[in-house]
Amino acid sequence: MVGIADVARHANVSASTVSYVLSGKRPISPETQARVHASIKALGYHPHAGARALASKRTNVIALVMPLRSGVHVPVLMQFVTAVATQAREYDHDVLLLTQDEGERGLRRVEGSSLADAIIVMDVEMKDPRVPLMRTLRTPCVLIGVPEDADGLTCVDLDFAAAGAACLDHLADLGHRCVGLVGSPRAVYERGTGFATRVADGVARAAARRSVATTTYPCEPNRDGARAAVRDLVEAHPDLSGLIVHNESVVESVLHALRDHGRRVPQDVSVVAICPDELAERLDLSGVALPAEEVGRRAVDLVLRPCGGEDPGATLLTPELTPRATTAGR
Amino acid sequence: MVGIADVARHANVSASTVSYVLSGKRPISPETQARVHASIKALGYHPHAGARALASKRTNVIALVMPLRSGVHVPVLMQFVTAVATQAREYDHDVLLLTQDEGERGLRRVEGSSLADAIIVMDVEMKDPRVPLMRTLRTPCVLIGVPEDADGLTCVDLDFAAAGAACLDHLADLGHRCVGLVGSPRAVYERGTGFATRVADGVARAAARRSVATTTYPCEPNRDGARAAVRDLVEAHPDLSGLIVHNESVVESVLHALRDHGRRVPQDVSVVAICPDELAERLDLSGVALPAEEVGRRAVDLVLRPCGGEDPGATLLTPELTPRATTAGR
DNA sequence: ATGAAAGCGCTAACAC
DNA sequence: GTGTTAGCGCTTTCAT
Repeated sequence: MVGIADVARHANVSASTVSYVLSGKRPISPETQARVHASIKALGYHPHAGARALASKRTNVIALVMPLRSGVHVPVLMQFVTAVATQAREYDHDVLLLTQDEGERGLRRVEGSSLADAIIVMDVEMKDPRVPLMRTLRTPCVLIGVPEDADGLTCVDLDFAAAGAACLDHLADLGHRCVGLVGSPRAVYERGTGFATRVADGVARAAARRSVATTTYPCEPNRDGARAAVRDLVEAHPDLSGLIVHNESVVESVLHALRDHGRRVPQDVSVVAICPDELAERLDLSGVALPAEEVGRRAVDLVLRPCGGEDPGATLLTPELTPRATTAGR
Repeated sequence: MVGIADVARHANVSASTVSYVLSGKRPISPETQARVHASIKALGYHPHAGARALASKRTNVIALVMPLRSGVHVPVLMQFVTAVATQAREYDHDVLLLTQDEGERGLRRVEGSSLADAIIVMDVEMKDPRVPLMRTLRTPCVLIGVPEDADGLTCVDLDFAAAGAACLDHLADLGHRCVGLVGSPRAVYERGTGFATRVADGVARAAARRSVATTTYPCEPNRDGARAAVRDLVEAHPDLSGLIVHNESVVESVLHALRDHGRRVPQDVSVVAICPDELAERLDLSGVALPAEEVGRRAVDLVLRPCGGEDPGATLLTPELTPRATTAGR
């Protein structure tokens, strides 16, 4: 194995100089730098990660806690993961993947064994049992998702309330006065999953502001759920002309169900969705995308950036609504 | 920070004894063991991963190289990843996630910096540029997928040839004599992706054995591709009564296209697919599943198990065909 | 601008 | 069955 001493000898400098060339923590003459770099390349030197971690108390690793059986759409999850992994490399860090099933033990292990310099926890729920622990960790933490009490914690997520409001505003701008929200399964609301209730709140508040009538309809993630939702909403509200769908599993079925009820989209009913890009594009759907890449990148930035004592609190990304073929004025 | 010396003092033993209690590498009296374990718990001791790696030359980490823009269905990819992460914990290992875009540099980095004890590379193609490098690595490697020349490499995958054969045999058993294979996009064959050509070979060989006529039809991953495939196959082979679909993006469209051509499934045409479980179940499709969990678990076992000098070569998992609603006798 | 040397916290000989 | 001790390969004072 080629070590720092070998490089030092080869470049005719001391080991510390090699180290400083690598870390940039003190000025080194250009000539020396060049020689050291040449030797590093010539010998194919890579610093030993363990030794470095031991001496410097930094691992150059970010731990990422991934949900196992997620309520989140799997491709979106994957986008988070790859965005985090990719962005981590920009900071010369690697990603250690933990699974949610280790729960708080996993977090303790990371901190206790000095496995990582920072932790990113995905899919944090409103009353997440890991939140109290995260608050006490010395290791910097950022949460993807916003718990009920986010005090003292750094969080990133799409601003779901604003996303709901954006959808409603879009429909209101188009002249719709009676709008339905096809939401997540009832269990998701009861579990207190943040994004579901926040979207509903955002829609409700915007509706009040714009004097639009709204109904929220929890919807099971299958065709029958979608059919029931459309049937009940259409029957109960004959003047319903707008639909916000926040449930990626049923958007397609909702569109079919509307047609089955003789409602053309967008002539009779406009539909906006809050769902992954790919889905919206495939169905040519107006809607707000889940900016998974952006969230992942921001999470890494937040957790690694030497933020100057500032408590960044919750970073809520502004939703972007893209109008496509499923919305029209009336 | 609580270190091994603190535990030793607390338990009235030497540091090495604590170390040996943890590693089990030498016999320790039950009383001492108990005392040490008690102290560990009392002090909340976790060994420092870097220090351990430095002293022992083992990191307790597996590197997993994940494809970014994979030809593989994303949920399946995710199943691999979680299976690997979960199984790794069984061996008290963690998973370091690398992305394919680092290519060979990533592998060199893992080895050079002693980041991991073993490497698992997903989605290896027939002529994968990383294969030669992997062959020279000192770090144990296992590939998910089987390259053209797998000599000296440990691989795991579904036995795609056998999967193709199983599909054909199933149809032959049901009395079908003329069968079409709706395959991957032409580009996938040309790129030399292993599973695509292996399925085609497996089907062809089984067909020869069973005296069944077959045609392979490369198919673009969209509705039009599926329509073209069905149209051409049905027109060219009026007596076609079985279809093998190995292209998860089009299974659904193929079923629709068959109905559009007046062919009922399974009364007129039987359909078997090689695709992810969830899809097959959702469509109540007869077919062979991609055993992602099993493959991930096996990969970890292979790479971590102290295999006694034996070169395990390629581990090809036996396909399991589940008959469902889309196949019938004629 | 550079070197020398003292650890970082642990493991694994080598002792007994 | 247990203790002593010499590193593992690097970073970072402290010198100059």
